[in-house]
Amino acid sequence: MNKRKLQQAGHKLTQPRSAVLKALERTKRPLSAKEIHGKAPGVDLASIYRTLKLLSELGIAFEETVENESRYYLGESQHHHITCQGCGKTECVPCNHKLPAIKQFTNITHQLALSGTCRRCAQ
Amino acid sequence: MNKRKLQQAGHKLTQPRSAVLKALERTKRPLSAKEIHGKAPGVDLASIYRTLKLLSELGIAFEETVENESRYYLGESQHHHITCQGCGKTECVPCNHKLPAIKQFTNITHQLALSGTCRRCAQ
DNA sequence: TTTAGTGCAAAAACTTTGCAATTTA
DNA sequence: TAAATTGCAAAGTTTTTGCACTAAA
Repeated sequence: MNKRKLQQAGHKLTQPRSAVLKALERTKRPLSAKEIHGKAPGVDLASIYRTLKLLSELGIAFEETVENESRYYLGESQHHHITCQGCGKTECVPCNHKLPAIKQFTNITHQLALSGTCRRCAQ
Repeated sequence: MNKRKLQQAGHKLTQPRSAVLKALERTKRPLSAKEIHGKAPGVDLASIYRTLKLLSELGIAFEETVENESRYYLGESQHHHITCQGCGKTECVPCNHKLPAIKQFTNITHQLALSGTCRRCAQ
């Protein structure tokens, strides 16, 4: 449970943090800070940014960037999303691709941004 | 030649555009708009943004996003870069990974952001 | 000469920060 | 109650836009 993870890491479970988690748990596509703000009434946008940063650091949420905007999603493990350029529809993509071997670096993290045209928009 | 590509696509080869191309041709790591601005004296930042957008649309430059900032690089074909979290050093990574198969989308483009720790910083 | 492109200045959009007040544990 | 966290307001960054002027073809 994500709330428990927060507390086990020594952080307080506050109302704003609960609201952000709830918003992320109820969606199946990554949300921007602004979108979460819309779904968490009464919570300040600054607190949302602070919470998202914390959740990312704890590995509870993952971040992806689309058009100079960060979006966040929860997950046991990292996965990706593809966004339709036409209608904005998003779909999950498993993170089963093979990364190229990189010799000189350790501790590698990655972020994959995918976009394309969905069937409906392709017509 | 990139200048020729611009003209063949019906665009004028202006001094600001030449300066942006020159900056990108002389670097081996992706540059942000601000960095290009520093390397293109007398060119307005707005023109740099407009030029980068144009070059991307024409497939002359590619864009990658690192920490909510877009960086651009030239290339015959898309490739990627890994950035050291410690010192910021960047290295090219070939785009030879296998993307997961995505059925419902066509015309797929992708952007891979990699970061890690280089040997020197790992010590 | 004509139209595309530029510089300038202003604004838009996203994100961060300082600090007093509040809330959690 | 003490320390972490919040809201508010202000500011920092990156990127975009309108418009009169300039320069490429």
